[in-house]
Amino acid sequence: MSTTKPYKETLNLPVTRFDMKANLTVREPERQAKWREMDLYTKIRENRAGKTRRVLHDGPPYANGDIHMGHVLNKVLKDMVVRYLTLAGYDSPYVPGWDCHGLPIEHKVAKDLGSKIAGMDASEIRERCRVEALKWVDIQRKQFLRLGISGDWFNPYLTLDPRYESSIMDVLADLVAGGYVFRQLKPIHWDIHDRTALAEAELEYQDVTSPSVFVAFPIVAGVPTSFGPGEWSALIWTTTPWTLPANVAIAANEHLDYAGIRYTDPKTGATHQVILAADLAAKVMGLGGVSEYQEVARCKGRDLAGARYRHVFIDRESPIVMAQYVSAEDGTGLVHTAPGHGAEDYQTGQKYGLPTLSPVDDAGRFTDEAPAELVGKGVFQANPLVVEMVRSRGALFHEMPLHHSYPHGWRSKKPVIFRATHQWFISVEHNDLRKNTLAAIDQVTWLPSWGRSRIDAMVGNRPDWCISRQRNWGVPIPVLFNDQTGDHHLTAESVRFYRDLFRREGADAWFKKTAAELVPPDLNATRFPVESLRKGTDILDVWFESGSSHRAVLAQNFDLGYPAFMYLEGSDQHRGWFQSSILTAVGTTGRAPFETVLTHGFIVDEQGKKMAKTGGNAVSALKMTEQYGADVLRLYVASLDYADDIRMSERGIKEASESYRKIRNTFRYLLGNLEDYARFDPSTFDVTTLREIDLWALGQLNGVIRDVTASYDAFEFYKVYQRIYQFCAVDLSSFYLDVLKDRLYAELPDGPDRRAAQYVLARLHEVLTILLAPILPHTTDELWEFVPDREGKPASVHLAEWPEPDPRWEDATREARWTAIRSLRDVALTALEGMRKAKEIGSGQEASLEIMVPSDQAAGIDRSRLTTVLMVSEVTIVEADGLTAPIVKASKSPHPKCERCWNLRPTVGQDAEHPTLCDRCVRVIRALSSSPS
RNA sequence: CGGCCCGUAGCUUAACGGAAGAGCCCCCGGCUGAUAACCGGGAGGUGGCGGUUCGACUCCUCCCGGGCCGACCA
Repeated sequence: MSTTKPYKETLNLPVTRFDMKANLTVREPERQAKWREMDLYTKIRENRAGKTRRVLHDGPPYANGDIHMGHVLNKVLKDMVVRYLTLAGYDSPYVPGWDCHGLPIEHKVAKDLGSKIAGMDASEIRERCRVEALKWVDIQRKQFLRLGISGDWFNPYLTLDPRYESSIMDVLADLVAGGYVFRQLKPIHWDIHDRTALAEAELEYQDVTSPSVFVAFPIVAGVPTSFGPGEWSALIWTTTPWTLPANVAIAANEHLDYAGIRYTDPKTGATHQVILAADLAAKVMGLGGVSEYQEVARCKGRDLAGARYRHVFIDRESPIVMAQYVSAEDGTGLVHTAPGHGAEDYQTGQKYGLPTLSPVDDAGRFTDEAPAELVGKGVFQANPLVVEMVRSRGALFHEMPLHHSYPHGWRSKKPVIFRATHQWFISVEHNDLRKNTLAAIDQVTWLPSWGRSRIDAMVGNRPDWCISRQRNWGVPIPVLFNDQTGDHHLTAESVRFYRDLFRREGADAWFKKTAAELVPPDLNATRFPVESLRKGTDILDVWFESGSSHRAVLAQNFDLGYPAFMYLEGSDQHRGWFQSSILTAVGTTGRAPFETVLTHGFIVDEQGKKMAKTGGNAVSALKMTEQYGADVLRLYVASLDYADDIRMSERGIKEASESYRKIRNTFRYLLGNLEDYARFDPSTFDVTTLREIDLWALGQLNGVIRDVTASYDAFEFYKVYQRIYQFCAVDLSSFYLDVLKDRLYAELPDGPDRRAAQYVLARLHEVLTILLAPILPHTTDELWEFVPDREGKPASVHLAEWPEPDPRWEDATREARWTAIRSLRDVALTALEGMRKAKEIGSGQEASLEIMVPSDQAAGIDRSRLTTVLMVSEVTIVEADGLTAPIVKASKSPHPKCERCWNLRPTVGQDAEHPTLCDRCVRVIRALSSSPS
């Protein structure tokens, strides 16, 4: 070997097969296929068998539609939790699930069928719903898999699975046994044209003109004494006169002012006295054409509490009650209350124990419970009749048409009504369910902590839970009726009978079999003769279904264990799944089904506005995955504090993509210098060859491990991201790795100096790869294949063990020393920048530094390696008194540049054989040429 | 309208009531042996008006903007 060969050939420049270009769109699916081939999920399970269980129980997404960013956020967060727990040594199986029943699917199927649905029975419709749901399960599964979510994807839980349906019955049976389930009248939206119940989502609002009437109900008792003698009436306003027969109360707001008005009827000249909201008196009198009136007295709403009035055309006395929703916006501030015909009226009725009257049949005609004049009449036809009845009793203050928006059926396009029907409920008061649930809530860890007050308030205020729905696509409430007597049969024993039946045949059995075929063992044949037996047609609220998953998935069928370590969903689930789950769990097991509940915010757009589901400002999850790759999306999710709302934009994803490249490049650089480091063997490595800066770097890595682990333990992934990213950018890329270049490139390839550096690089690589594995499962697994071999290295990073800080590198004194060196470096860099600006130097190696250090700090500075660490030609230290901080003077180096290592050194030119090299390079070249290779 | 929550540089985020810091982006420069890289430098901020305090991003009142859930539309 001689100078004929360029010196560059003797350098150890980075070489690696690890591509700088991520090409995630191609590589990720390949890797996912590989995971499936090697059955990685099962391997992980085997690997963690016997370890402490920590189950994150999946909240089932609705099996309908392509996934959107909300799904990405939720599933990626779950995956990061599960992957971390697994790497940290827990047995953390993840069984994904889907919510398969419910209105949206049934609605979609109904729309597709159009008029053909009329001739179909429930089983046929259900079969189509099943196909629709399973179609989306399959599609969404593919989309979740594409995101790299690890789990038992081909053995998921589905709420339409017979096993699941059976477990729902098991929960229902326990609640029936506990006495929580009862049947009661409740008003629901009813389409009188289609004779069917409608859900909120099936309503369309259209403008109609209704007769609005002011009616004076004579008060018989309880008028405040300040109002003086004489007859007083409570003046109400309604746009649905036909509901007046069901009036059982008048509601006032306790805080509002009410006035007693004495007025003269402009037509008859008679004098009347009415009570109404003080602020509305003038307006109402004006509407009624009244010019002569005076306010006689005034009181607060609460002063009217307990007063009683007589119904205008029915022989009935009813109370004036207080309701917070009553306002002085419209009407009279006194609200006609018919619990059978309005949602709020119903609530008020429940509060005051009022009867729920609803003398209307399923075609919207008055039944014989209504006044004789109305029986058989349709409710809308009855409006003028009712008005006439009021007028004839002299109680009609005023009538006028009102144009307003009114709900219509989505299919019939006809106005719908509120009609009371029998519904099933779970009582939150029975057996102190509410109190017990609040106590159970207290035992749960809520993250963020305000989750507790949120759900606390919701459970504290919620009414009884209406669990029945008048639909086909769901799990039946398996009740049998005697058609003749109206008696019903629903017992713990009968429900358990159906539980066993459904386990064998699925809930379809209820729809396919006749009532006679569904007789449970405890049915009294005398009270329920077969010939008058009828099946109930209601199904369970889907929230009851998903709320039973703690039984259907945790306690039964999947061997996961009860309760779950964690539930993790969006903050809307405090009302939804968290609540339905804890209510059913407390009602059946007395405790919460989860130890920790983690909630995340909602995806909003760049301006912080709600993200529309389709079009507009929505960022497409599928398109972004396609374009940037799953790991970039995952890094983006990881970088955000999900406790708040998440501003999502393509720009943000682009920035995540930049960060991803920085991380990838840092790893690529590590690997570029490890290509010839065949075996990473910490046990035999001679640690005394490590230099000070290496020990410092390893100490920093310890700190990273500690901080990152703590952040993962708190599920604060954005802190993981920030810590690792800044470590890569600040500590490694711009400092340690930069300083290391000279040693890695120019020293003997297998000499102790370079090997020591490589040891650190290998350690950095291995540790950072594992630390990032929960966030970047594809990239880290690819990186894992490039890790230098070591004893017992697992086949995948996802089978690795979580790293721990190495106590050998802990040294607070050293860390302090390097902190000082780095601030000195900052000063030096500023000085170098000055020279660069003045065009005196380009690279820092072209400069010499004279550093003036305060005498008392001089001892703390390791001057031996400053030239290397500051990457300059030479460094002179001058001790100076009276300084508070170091001062750096930079000048152009007088030394020649070494042709091989490009450093400017005084030793260049001293060797005759290699006149263009520094002493170090001469030494290395000699060693290389004397070696056998 | 009610319950819960959020608002720090263009972006993502720090700061026991004690000097508003970091990274990215951007701009300027360097290197050309991490090169669809790498290194250095610079600019840039507490949504608003008040209050408590020696001192407020931090605590309080109100306002503005936004989110989730609920109620309203008689």
